[in-house]
Amino acid sequence: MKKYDCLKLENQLCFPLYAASREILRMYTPLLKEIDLTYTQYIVMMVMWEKKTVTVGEIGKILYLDTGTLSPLLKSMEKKSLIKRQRNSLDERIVEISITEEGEKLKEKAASIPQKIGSCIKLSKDQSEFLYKTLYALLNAQ
Amino acid sequence: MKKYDCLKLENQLCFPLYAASREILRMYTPLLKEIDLTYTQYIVMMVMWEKKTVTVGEIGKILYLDTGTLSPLLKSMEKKSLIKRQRNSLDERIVEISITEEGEKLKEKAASIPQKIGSCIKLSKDQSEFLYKTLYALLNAQ
DNA sequence: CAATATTGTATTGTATTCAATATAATCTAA
DNA sequence: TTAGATTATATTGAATACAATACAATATTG
Repeated sequence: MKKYDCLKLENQLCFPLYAASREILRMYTPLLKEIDLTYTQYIVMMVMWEKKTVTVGEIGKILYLDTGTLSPLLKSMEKKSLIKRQRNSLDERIVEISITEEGEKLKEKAASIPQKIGSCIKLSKDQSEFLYKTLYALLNAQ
Repeated sequence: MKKYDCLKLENQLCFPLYAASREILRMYTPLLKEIDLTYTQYIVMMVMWEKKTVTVGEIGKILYLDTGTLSPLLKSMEKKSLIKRQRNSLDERIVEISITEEGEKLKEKAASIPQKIGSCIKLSKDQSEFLYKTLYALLNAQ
């Protein structure tokens, strides 16, 4: 291995991770546009569909997003009536996010998306499972 | 598997891909700041260190980036004297990007980065190799 | 209890990303 | 050869991301 080989694109692990992530986002965009969501809004909705009520900080931890991303995002989602924002009365620092009926209804429309994306991703079951595990190993190690 | 299980975050393959990619970017940021590069500029430099001269379109194909990203990026890199932009005289549509001496010199400073990043990523050699192959399988299938 | 530290969220600034559109140059086919 | 198609790059607009900073509320400590 020569001195600068480590700087070759083909020897990078991070680059295909970065590129694949963006390619997948590109796949989602037209599908999510049909239900007027962006990918970030979509994963926030996933959290909301499961949890019903959470704080901004909890969403951030679950999705690895900081408040600089979440604050304006949640405001725009409130404007679309998908969620409600409300200060916790016992601790005014905390903002509780809860799902609205309209937000709940969107779940029906979103239900077909995972399968559509799945059919675009040409990986075997083994590859997908290993990829899933390895990515979480990477995330959990941070 | 219940009707809406496919919409649970834990059943998504794309989410950990997206999150891991951003976590890795976050690792690079402080290291790259020392040599005044962003991650996108860094991978463009990797292309330049290898190819010396390429067209905008070729960079886009290699890095899976479109001209909306590359055009302003390359202009700012030219402003920093890392590259030169020049219209091809035989086909004026084409813009040739070539590396400058200053850009070449930056390679020396960047050489320590891959190892520093590598030491932050807690994956076994097997995991890394599989991850690499699977991500390229995903990318090449698109 | 008051000064200080910590916590939770918001704001600002910079830099992507990419879809959509525009534009100029080149190619191609009738 | 010339009108229309294609190609290569640029611009615009919308939506992230995140570092850095700010700020208000709460907790802690001497």
